[in-house]
Amino acid sequence: MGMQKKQILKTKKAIARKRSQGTQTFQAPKGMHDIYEPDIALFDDLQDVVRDLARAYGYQHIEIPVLEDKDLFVRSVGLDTDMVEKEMYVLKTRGRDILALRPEGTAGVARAYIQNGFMYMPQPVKLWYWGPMFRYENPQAGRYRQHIQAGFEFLGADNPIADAETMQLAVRIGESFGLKNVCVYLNSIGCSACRVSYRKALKAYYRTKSRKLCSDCKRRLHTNALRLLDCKNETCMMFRKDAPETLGYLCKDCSAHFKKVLEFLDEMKINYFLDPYLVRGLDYYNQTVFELKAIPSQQQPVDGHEQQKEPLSFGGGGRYDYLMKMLGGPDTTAVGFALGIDRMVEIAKQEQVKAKKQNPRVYVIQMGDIARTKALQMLDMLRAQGIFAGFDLCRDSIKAQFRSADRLGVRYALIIGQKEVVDHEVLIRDMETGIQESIPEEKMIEALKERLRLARKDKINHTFYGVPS
RNA sequence: GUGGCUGUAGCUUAGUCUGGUUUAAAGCGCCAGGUUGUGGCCCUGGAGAUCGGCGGUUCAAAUCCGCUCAGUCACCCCA
Repeated sequence: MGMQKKQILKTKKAIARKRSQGTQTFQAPKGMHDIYEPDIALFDDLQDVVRDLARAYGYQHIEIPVLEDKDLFVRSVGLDTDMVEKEMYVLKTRGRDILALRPEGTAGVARAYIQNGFMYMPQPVKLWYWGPMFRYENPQAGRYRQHIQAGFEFLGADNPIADAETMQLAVRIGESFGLKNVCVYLNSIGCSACRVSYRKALKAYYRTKSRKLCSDCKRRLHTNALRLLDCKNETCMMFRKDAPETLGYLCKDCSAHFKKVLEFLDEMKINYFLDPYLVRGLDYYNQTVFELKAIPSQQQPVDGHEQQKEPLSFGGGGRYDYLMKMLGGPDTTAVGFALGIDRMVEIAKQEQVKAKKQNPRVYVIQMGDIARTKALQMLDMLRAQGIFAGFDLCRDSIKAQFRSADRLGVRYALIIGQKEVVDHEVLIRDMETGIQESIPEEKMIEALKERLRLARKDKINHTFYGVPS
């Protein structure tokens, strides 16, 4: 009977499944991923650039916890920002602390500044960090639940040149990494006083249009008026053209500060664009706010008035003179920014930026057990001499070892077998010409260094004075 | 959180509409052999896939249906 057969079949299936239960497979959580070769090479390069330039600009490295008190972010970033309202990973510990995975780095650095008494150090204090940030949101191009940010905080400086210096650093990092057409989009949102009058004007303007606004914007008009400027709805964007600009509502001090910033930027020949509608999402910002973009090759940069498929910004920041006080610390002015490392790598890939690959220049090939032991010693010697050598001591087949050497593109292979061990010699093979030479063991380093020097000179000549084809 | 599209070896894909000659195919990559002390080219062979997962329909499911997970794009927002 069919039913019986079916039952048997199903039982069999169930058994087979049960057997394989032990080998359950896992995948990385949504929006989180592994980074490995070849991409990791670009991350490493960028980290080198960040570390070097941070030092050159006088920043000190700081490592801060990935978890912080949830309220630290609520107080600093703002209760009704999306970042804390719906994108935070919050967890309770056994001791009923409520912690959050950091969605950004500035709050933690500010906390560290206060907790560790950095205000008693010579001011200003410049700190940089690098590490993962977490936001519970839907993944999309250039946005992940776990992503790496590098941040720079310039604490205890109110001079407008600090703003300019900060932007210069940001641009230089982008350029040094290999990004093309790096530019700064900036604006000033003023101090708390300016913002009150601006918001009033903005609300007044939009209230006259409120019937034609999209439903989201109708709500924003009451909840977060500044966000009206970000709407992508067509009619809303039309209204934006004539909307009041923040710059028109700056008080005397803020206006003077911003003017100075622009002057410094001009002086430093920083490529910048004023974006009158740039208002950043985090509550702690005041006065100068900016974002960093790399304009794709043929596309021309435009200011905030014109609509165009804007590239994602790979960094953003600004002044946050109120934050320290908001967190219970001393009144401390500050500027800073964060870089979206994953986004920068993404752009670099699109722009065909090549990682600085570090391949070995020689390869040690061994055959037989005695030679294997000898090779282990030789490799130790080569490393002590700073010669980067490839090898695979686990392999018996010389053919396979030569293949690996070839794949790595090494110029020289050091070959050692039974005969060489006995005669205290090594074979040096030029992988390009195929010429092999027997060298006494004690002369190996010297012979190798000489060859590598010549090979390098060869290469340099080729690149700089090579015959044009 | 909402909606569109996608999911087949490590990678890129064919097969899915029209269920059964599919014991799921190819290229790249990987491993081994051809050359037992020598790489690239060539030739031969091998390993590698619970056809994202679970359930349903059917005599029969990679193929049809439901749910789910993940990826991707858009909204929201941001680095």
